[in-house]
Amino acid sequence: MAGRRGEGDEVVTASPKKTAEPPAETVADVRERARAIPEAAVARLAVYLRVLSGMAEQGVTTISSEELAGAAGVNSAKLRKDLSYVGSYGTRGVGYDVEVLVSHIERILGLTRKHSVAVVGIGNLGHALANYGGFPSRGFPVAALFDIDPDLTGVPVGGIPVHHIDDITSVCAEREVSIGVIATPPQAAQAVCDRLVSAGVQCILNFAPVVLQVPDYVEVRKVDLAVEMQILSFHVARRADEAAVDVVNGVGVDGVVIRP
Amino acid sequence: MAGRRGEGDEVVTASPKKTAEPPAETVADVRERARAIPEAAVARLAVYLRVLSGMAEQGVTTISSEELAGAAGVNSAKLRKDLSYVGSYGTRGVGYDVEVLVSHIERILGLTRKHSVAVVGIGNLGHALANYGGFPSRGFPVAALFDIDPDLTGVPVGGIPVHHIDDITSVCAEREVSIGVIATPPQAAQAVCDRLVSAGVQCILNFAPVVLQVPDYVEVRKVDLAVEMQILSFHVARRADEAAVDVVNGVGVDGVVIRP
DNA sequence: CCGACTTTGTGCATACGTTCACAAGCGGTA
DNA sequence: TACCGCTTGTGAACGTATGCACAAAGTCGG
Repeated sequence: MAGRRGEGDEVVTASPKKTAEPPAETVADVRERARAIPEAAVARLAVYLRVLSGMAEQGVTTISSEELAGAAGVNSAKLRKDLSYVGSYGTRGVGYDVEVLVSHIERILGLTRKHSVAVVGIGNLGHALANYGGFPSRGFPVAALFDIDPDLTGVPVGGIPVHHIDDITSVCAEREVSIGVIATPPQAAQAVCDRLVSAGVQCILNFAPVVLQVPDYVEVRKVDLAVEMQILSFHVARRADEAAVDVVNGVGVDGVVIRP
Repeated sequence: MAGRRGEGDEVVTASPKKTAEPPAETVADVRERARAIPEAAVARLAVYLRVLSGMAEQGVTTISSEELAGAAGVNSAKLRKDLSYVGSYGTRGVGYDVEVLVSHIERILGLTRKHSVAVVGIGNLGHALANYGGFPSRGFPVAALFDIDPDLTGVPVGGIPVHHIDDITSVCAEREVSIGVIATPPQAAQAVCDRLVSAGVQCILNFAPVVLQVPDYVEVRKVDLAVEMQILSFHVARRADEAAVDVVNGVGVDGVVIRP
């Protein structure tokens, strides 16, 4: 991983010598590069993509790393490094062509394909997700909804029919679901997850406050509101402690314990 | 940051020599330790806390790092290191006392205080958040709801009255709101954020798909569904590419370009 | 056509986080 | 009391991510 300058490697690409002019991008190159992108960079790429889309809508055609970095809230060197994972599509002295960059990031993120989504658990959150317009418009059509409550099945939510969870395997297969969203109560989450996995879903977005156990080949992302709140709480407390120490430093301390 | 063994430092603690027996934890110690906890570890501590609470409810009184790590989905060395940031509250040869650990983690995360929450934007997501029971029960009472739509103000949601966003400063001050949740459309998010900040809120949880610009002293966490989906999409694509390369390796390739 | 200026792409140094491996410490047992 | 086995707590090695700083590479004006 340390050294991958474009030189002595690329051994695999043997065969005839017809394309001998520029580097010429092979599918192996793309694969190799995609493998090497750090997860943190992937998350940022998604952010850049959104910023760039906004720029494009406003008629901006070219943008420098400095500008884009500012809009995305990161340092420009990091941004350039992130973009270099995607490939070298900038023009020195000028910047990046917005459209070009958008299409290359979309390609790397796999957004050239549609990814059908299934949402399991039609409670408050499930409703919100089903009605959320941001998914379909960005290439993630919600293809199916599931719940365990028979009273809910059949009645469409946000225009999408609700199936009983027992039908998850057949419906997921039929609709080619590639991403499963778990919006159930915590008690049900692991069971739902197991069903999704056995239905062939390999990517899961989990809103339930539990740690899901899955096989290695399944990718899980979790969105945990309680954890987010507690992280914020930690920062509130840290600030308060700092303030307390500041105050106290002007007064003199010693064995003062913990917290009143 | 490298060396902070419990030995030659701790210079500040001068004054009388009354508590001269054990190390005796000073408020400065706690502050210092809290400062040193990596963000990633804080997030995991919140997860451990939830697992431990579950354990406690099931009557478990003692747990080893191995067991807890398994339940939390991390490696046990990492778990022990994370817990060591909190302090040394385990017993060698035995494990950790669940109750003790819970209370210490709660203290570090600042959960001994209530943190009032304000939710801005009463759309699908705002409704879901207002009705979500997980917040109040974990020490994060939703103290206020805000929206810009006059038709919504006054009508309670989930038992909580909705205020007009123009009243945000006074209401936040009165209710001592310490955490603001932004659940508005993206166009409104920055303006809402600015208002929250000028109302004195220093911690923000942002659900809107925009990069918020805030002063340094404000802590922002973002929950971005589109980004999460795109990260998953990336993994789908990566898998597909790997499969493609595998297939193709059995056939022989060269200058094959990008993607059909 | 050339030289000055701008901005990218990246080698290198640093900081951070993770993992390993083991000594220190504790409870149980004889 | 002395030993033994188990589990913690942590130094040290490793790997990954971040940020700096600059050469390379392009544009633009003259």
